[in-house]
Amino acid sequence: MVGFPRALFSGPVEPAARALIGATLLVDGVGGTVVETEAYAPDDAASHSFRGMTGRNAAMFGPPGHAYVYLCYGMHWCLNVVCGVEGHGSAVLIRALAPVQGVETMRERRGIEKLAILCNGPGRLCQALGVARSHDGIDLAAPPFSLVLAEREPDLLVGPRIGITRDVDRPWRFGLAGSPFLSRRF
DNA sequence: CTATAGATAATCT
DNA sequence: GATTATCTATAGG
Repeated sequence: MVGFPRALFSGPVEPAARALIGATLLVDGVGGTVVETEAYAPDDAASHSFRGMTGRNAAMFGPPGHAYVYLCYGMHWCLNVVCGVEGHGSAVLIRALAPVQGVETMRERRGIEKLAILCNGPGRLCQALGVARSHDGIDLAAPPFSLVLAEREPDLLVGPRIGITRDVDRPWRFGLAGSPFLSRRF
């Protein structure tokens, strides 16, 4: 497997969310292995794109393979990978990473020592990787980003998504089986 | 271990 | 004015 998986992100969002488990995500050389994702689609009441395009979610309707970054609860940035055809409005939320590269940098940004809680949540991983508004809408195939899929699909956990109030029962949360870096147990 | 509240501000109605 | 794809600290079993 060589090159950025543009074709994968141009297709349906659920397979893309599954394929991202085990991928390596770096920002300026800092990051690790993706161990938890969630899928969001335009016909999905829990999705930001459900009610059409607004100022905040414009990147979600942009080209696939780009980032959609937004602030939630007034203090946490969250990182998504835009999927589907441009203008469609689907994305994969990156919920947790296993820290691999630049661990000391991540520790400094987070202000903690414990590896297990460095990147195990969407807000936490953005703080650890330094992701914020400036990354909204940019291409994940180009610097400062680096995204490489796993060679083989690992064993996956599947469950309902976290922190939403509508379409609560869709089994669109995916995790790496046995990982100690998940944001919550399945 | 689980449960709960409070922080905090952009975005949308 | 209400809502929110969260995190942390603290209290209780």
